Amino acid sequence: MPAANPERDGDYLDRLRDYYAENRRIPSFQRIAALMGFASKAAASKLVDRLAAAGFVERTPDDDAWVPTTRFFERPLAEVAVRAGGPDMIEGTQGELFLIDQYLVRQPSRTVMVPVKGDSMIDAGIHEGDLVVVERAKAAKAGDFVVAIVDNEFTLKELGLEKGRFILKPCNPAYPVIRPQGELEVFGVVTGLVRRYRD
Amino acid sequence: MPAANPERDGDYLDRLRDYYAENRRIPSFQRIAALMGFASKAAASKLVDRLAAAGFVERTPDDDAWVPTTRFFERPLAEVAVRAGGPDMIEGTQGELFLIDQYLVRQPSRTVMVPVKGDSMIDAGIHEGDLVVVERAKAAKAGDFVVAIVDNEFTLKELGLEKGRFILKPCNPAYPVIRPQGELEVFGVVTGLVRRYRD
DNA sequence: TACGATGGTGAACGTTCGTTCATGACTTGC
DNA sequence: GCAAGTCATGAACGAACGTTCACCATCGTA
Repeated sequence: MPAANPERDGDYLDRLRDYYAENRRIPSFQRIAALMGFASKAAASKLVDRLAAAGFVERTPDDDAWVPTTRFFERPLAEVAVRAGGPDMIEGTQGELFLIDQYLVRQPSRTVMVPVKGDSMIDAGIHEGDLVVVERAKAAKAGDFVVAIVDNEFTLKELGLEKGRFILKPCNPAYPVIRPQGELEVFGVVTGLVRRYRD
Repeated sequence: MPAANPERDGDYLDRLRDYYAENRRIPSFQRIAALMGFASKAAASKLVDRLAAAGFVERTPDDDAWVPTTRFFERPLAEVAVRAGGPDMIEGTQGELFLIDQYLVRQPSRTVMVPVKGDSMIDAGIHEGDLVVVERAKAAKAGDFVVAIVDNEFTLKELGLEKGRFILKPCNPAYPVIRPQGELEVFGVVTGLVRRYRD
């Protein structure tokens, strides 16, 4: 009965976002229908198909359910005039607490956060006090930043290859290259970095 | 055939976390059973009940499904020096747990993630492609890294003070200091940084 | 005015879901 | 060695789910 409006899906999306903020979950078609005022589940199904085509939701890898994409969480920037070509930004929603974590961590069970000591990686933009995201038991290749175990201590270095042997290269000319005799024990590969600026 | 182990649920939880990292969803009991090697859904149901009692998952407000709690996303923080015996000691026993998002974001409603363009802050260890955590509407003082609006574009610079006026200092000698005429429009203050290393 | 595209209806269908309960294997303490 | 508690099994059941299809209303364009 209402006048057809091509922008109506935007309103539906907003309501779905609100629901997600509360329940952290895309609900069933039945509940979507109730949310939007549809009388049939089929309408909800079609709506979700449209939202999927627009890139707001997607199927899980196992094709079990709908989950939101990153675009689902994007918010328009009202107060600031951003012209075309301007920087896109990702704004955290109210209760959205898990975005950064998901951005950085692929395999939680193998992931450890390791605080950085010293300035031996300063040229790679890794400072003292930073936390590096380390994925253990991951195949390391030359060029990766790795956490190695040298003299029973963690060492963060760049993995290099020299005459067929692995070496540990600091990213600071003030430090020497480490050429381990015997087997090099790699604890894990650095897959991310987190830094907090103090107040 | 397996010996009963009171800590087995920890292993189950790890597998569930890995699944969630991939699918962003707590799966059905059926799939949990497949994941864990259970032969019956009832076992999965009981496992989830145990995890809920331990505070790792909870029901949605609508009581429709299981969703992870914040504790579900806690990551181990490695101890600094690891002694002989190996890095296995890090897991579980020592090392505190913490949340990356909580570590970086204080006020979600005012916090924005902004991708970094260019290399004008390279000497501060801020690289192109990094994401900076920006807290809007925060009082900026000299020495802070700020996102300012210059010519309708976002610019990431260090806030400086020169003759009682605010200036924007790049952290790269190849770039000039910006001395804005009139009011300097500060979008927000950089409170954190996130970097992901590609595979 | 006619037509195709879009968006919602309503009923039917088979599948998957969570729950329940009786049963059994195993561990731990008395 | 026995009881209590824990953890998984396996089958059964009804409820909720997603899908499909024919149908109708509305809108924009030809």
